[in-house]
Amino acid sequence: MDATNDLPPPTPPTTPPTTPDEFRLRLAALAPTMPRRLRQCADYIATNTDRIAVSTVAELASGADVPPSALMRFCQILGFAGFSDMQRLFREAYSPGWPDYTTRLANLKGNAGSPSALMAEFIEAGRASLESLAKTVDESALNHAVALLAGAETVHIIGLRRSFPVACYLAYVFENMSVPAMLHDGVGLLDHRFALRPGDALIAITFAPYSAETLTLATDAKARHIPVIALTDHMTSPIAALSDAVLTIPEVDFGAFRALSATLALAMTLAVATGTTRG
Amino acid sequence: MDATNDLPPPTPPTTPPTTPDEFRLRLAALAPTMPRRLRQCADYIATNTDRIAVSTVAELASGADVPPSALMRFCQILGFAGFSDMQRLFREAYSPGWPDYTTRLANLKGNAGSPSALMAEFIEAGRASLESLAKTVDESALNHAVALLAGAETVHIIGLRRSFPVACYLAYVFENMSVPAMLHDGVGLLDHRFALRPGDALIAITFAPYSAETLTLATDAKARHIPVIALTDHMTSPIAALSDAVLTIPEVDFGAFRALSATLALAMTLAVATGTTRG
DNA sequence: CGAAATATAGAATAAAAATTCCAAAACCAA
DNA sequence: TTGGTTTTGGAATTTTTATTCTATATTTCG
Repeated sequence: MDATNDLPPPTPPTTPPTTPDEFRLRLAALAPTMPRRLRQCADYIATNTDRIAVSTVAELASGADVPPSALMRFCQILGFAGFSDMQRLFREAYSPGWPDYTTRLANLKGNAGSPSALMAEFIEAGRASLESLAKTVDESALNHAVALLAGAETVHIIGLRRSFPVACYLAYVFENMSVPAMLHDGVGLLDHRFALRPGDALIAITFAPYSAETLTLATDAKARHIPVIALTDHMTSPIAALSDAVLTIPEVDFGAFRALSATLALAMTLAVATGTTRG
Repeated sequence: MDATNDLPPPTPPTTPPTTPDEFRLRLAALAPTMPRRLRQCADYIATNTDRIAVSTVAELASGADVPPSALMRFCQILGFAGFSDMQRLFREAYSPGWPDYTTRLANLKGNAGSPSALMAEFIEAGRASLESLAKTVDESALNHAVALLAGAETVHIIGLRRSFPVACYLAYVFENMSVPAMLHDGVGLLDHRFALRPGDALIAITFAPYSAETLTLATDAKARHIPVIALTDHMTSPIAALSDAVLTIPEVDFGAFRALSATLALAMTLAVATGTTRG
């Protein structure tokens, strides 16, 4: 109760690490000076850093064979307010870019109105979509899709409304790589379903709200055992059930409009990879 | 309280999925039959499956824009006892695979020659293009272009070959914003030059090698004092001399193919800014 | 060895999260 | 429209989880 007890409590005056890397550094620096139980925590956490995001205090503590309160002290010594604070770091770091985009967009909204501000938002949305594509692409579906296309005689392409630009570009690239391709464009409300022949393949591009014509053509193809490759938004899209390879694209909406950057990048990959494989 | 109420409650008699793959399959199978709110959950979860392990009910629900109770019902319909039960599946399977975009991209490039390596290149090219657009855009030209378009009666759009997708998307966006627009698509080799009336404006999109039809229409427009907005690659492009506003786009090529991300971002900016200005 | 300082365990408490339940709304078939 | 059914939102409740506190144990060092 004397004067010295009025000083700030003996918690280390450090600020918490802000990245997993910083965390590891600090852990390495602090561990050697820790008393037994905390040392145990440090050792266990060092080899199981990746489970912090998905575990409770009790689980980690029992893994390290210490009581939960020891683990709490451990977190505080590292500079965090508590366990939850430490966990947040790893949960957020797990999928960076996701909360990022929303924040950045909110900042941009500030100087709304001017065309350049608008453009900044579209650029940001496009960039986020591309990043997200890199993170989430299903490599085996992609490989399978390319294999199907490479083996096809003629590649048919359908994509209407907002997907039409993508369909066009696919047709253009196939054309330039001398891959026989046919774009089903709906001109004159003619349909060309009978152009689909055994040995061909169909690329169907559709996003919610899914266009009936695209689904119809895909259904038709499926019934006739012609492989269908789908470019769509979710695994739950109605086209997914009709397709032999489903490629989902995490395109970021901005307002009512989709950036298309990720969709085009994936479409070009399909086309160029197919062209190359065919030689 | 009569006998019929003694039957098992209406929860689906399914057993829960035991692997993430099973989960995805069941989700795809069940989603199409779900009512609106549950469908929303399904879509959100389908594109954010990887966040289940590290999120709370409240976080996911707000991401999907549904109340937490809807998400609970969703879990139960999938066969889980509740959210925690579903989360357990993903926590056990959790491994922080490729946490960040850069690492993941490097990894995709790793197996050279594969479709994923190719995709990584396209993503990189797209990102670079967008960044470069943000840095080099000519704000005053952009504002001028928007002003011209906002003042026009009908907006005409021409862009052929590789620029055709951009032209299409512009037409689509204008359409959706109720801006009278006409796409000159060259179908049937018909040209519609006489559709250009005084008071209209023309957006011409062309990159080297510049397509003759686009230049012809622009020349025509200029002769008749109809404002021309050009989207092109350099200030030295032949279209520049014919135009009232020139927007150059620093699109990064990868191999023979252009990413289009930057072009589309700029095109959307034009369209949405115009639509907004017109109100 | 013994006093002071430090560390520890676990019970007690607070906070946060999941889950249930039901009245109101929306939908649908007649 | 009306009556019956399904779906929904959100407040109330329960359960789980994090966090604090303190008596006790351990270490440190003069």
